[in-house]
Amino acid sequence: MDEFAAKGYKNASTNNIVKKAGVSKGILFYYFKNKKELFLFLVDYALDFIKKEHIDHLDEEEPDFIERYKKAAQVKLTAYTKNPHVFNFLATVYLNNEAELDKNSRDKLNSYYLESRAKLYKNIDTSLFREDIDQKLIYRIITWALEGYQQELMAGLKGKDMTKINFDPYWEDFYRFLKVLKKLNYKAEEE
Amino acid sequence: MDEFAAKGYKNASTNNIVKKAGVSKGILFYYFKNKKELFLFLVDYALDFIKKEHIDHLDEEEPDFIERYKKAAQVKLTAYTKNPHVFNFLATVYLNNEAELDKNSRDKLNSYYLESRAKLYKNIDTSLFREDIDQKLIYRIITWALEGYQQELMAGLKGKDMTKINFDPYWEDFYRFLKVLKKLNYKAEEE
Amino acid sequence: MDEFAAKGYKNASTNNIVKKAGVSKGILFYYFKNKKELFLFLVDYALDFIKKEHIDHLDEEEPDFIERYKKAAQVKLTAYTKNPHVFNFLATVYLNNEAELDKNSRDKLNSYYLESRAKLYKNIDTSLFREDIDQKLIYRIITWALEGYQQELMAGLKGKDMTKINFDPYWEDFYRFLKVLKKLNYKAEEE
Amino acid sequence: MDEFAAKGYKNASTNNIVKKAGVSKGILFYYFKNKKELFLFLVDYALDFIKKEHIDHLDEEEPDFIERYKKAAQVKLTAYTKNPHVFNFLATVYLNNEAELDKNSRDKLNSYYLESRAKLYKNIDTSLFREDIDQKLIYRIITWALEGYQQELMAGLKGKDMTKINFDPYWEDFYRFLKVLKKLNYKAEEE
DNA sequence: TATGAATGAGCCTTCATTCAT
DNA sequence: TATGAATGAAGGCTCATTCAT
Repeated sequence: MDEFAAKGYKNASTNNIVKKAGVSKGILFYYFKNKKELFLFLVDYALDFIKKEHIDHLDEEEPDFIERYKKAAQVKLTAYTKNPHVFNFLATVYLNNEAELDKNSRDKLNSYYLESRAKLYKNIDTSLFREDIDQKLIYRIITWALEGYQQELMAGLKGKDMTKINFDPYWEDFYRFLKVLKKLNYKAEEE
Repeated sequence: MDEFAAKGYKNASTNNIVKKAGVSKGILFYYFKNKKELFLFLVDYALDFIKKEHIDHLDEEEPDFIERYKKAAQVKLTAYTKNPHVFNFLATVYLNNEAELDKNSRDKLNSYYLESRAKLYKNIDTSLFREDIDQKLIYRIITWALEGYQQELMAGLKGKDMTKINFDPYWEDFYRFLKVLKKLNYKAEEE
Repeated sequence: MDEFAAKGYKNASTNNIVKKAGVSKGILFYYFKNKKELFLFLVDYALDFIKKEHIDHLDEEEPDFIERYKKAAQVKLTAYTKNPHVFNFLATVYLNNEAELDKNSRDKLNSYYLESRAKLYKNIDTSLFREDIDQKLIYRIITWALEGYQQELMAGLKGKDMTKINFDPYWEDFYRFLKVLKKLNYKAEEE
Repeated sequence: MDEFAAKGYKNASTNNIVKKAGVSKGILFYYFKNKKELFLFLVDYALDFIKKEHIDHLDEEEPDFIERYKKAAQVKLTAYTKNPHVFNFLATVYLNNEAELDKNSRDKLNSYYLESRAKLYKNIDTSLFREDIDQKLIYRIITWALEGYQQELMAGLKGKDMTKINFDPYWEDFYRFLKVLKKLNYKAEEE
């Protein structure tokens, strides 16, 4: 996953992969018919991991959108520390829109994406949102803010060993940020 | 730029490049020592284009942040229609985080990025922002919203011929969006 | 033998061999140091089979050349139906002139070839041949005709299951052919 | 052709081919898309050579079968000394029944084979053959004898430099052989 | 004896780069 | 300046052979 994430499908070198994995060239092609099959296996594996470790833990009951997102972020961090490669890998696969993805993987990727979206957006109590602005737009603005925050955070953490970080101050800052988001987008009584 | 944008540095084929350019293989390596030098030249060229056609036209006088961003968007579209390849090219270079970028290009890329940021953020009249929220955070939230909006728009336009589009309805929607941003993040009197 | 006969030495795959044989890869190389040794063993085995089942049954007493050949053909068919692979295998080994044959196998192959020739040609009553033609040449012409006939027959039978064929009509045609050969090459009184 | 003739399509090594040809690996694949295309080109080239240098020179007018064959043999030797590889190459391609032959080559191979057969067998004056034996069989026996003779000759010449041989004694022996064939298979008056 | 996972040399092919013209 | 044929290192993959169990 490391190699594919770093260089994309085509430029990933099986030579490097076996070197990093500490195995021989032969055994790679003993288990996987070719480079593509290895790649698709990894995509499948990564999707399964994310389903089990992330999507299945999302709380669909929470009616408050921002609260729900908060819990989702906590779940995600747990999964991330378990296997950070998986997220990096899938993100680059998705962003590069790798042409090698077959229908199967593409469908699975889409269905998981839709499922996680549904779990984040379904049955939200929109009566919490302020009423002077189109509600669809409020969703988008909150989401953009959350994603922007997330990206900025990730960029700052890049290259650090995630297993050795004390996340407490990060969480505190995040919670403060969520309060601001509520102040901006929720009804005043919410305060 | 087309070839590099479409396939990234390594997968770009010099064969395709000379074919598209209608020149011989020999002449490519007569003018450019190697593929990397060609790539770096193009990055340099693209950055110069963006400087001249975009950054230099940004209005630093406008004190209202959102108004300034609005003008910047108009300037950007003008540059984009002049040479869309440049933007595509630089965007993929930046997103793929191409390893071939040398210190020079990276510095120039950064300095232009900083310059355009400065022109967007310097001397903003922050007294327009609502006062119950940290001003730095307001900046970020507005920026994230603007970028999220932009990305969504780009994704929707992907594959279309930009020269044949009537942008008027897009602008109208954008202006409505900017008004909402103001309502959320500016002082109430602003309305 | 099947695999070697079908694809020649080099293209024969040890993977296929163990699969067809229903044994593991390890055990093949436990009993045979390498592919070549297996091949040479099979050549040796096949030669022994042909010695015991064919050459040793040739009738050296029959003085009439064509009659002797006729009996030899009957003996050959018997051996062939016992193990057709052996003949296919040796034939392709011989025709492909496999470079892997070592001196041993080559000598054995030659000595068996010479032995069977001797048993076919020794102590023939050449007084039966017509006298207006060189006797050595008569031998050769008869042999070429017999071999040509044989090859044509084999080509026609290719792909058919030899165990399910009724050979009677084939034998009848063959006997008619032998009579013609005699008419052409033997003294007139022979008729 | 040398390499393909010696080892068959699959075992022929492009490494050896470029080594023997004294060119680089790259240039082989610059002119031929892949190994198969090189092979098919050679087949095509060889067939064209044989058409121009052999088939087109066959004399269809000669009514006497053996005389016609005699002339054909002379034509063949001329072509053979011009380029012996071609015959070796095509012979192994045909005998190994190379699976890589595409429909085109296979059709061409067949049509040339049929054409040369036609030129040898059409409009033969069969009234020259003896009448006490089936005429179809006479054809076959004569052909088998001619082919047997040819093979024996080739086997004896193997490895020798064909360009330095004085063929006169070989031709004399061949002509004697043809006379014998006539004595055996033609009407007595023929003498 | 028997297994099958593991190895690495060698295969065909691609492609940035060089060079004779 | 300009061409495109020629080069060779590196890529993905195969397969006889080895080795731990």
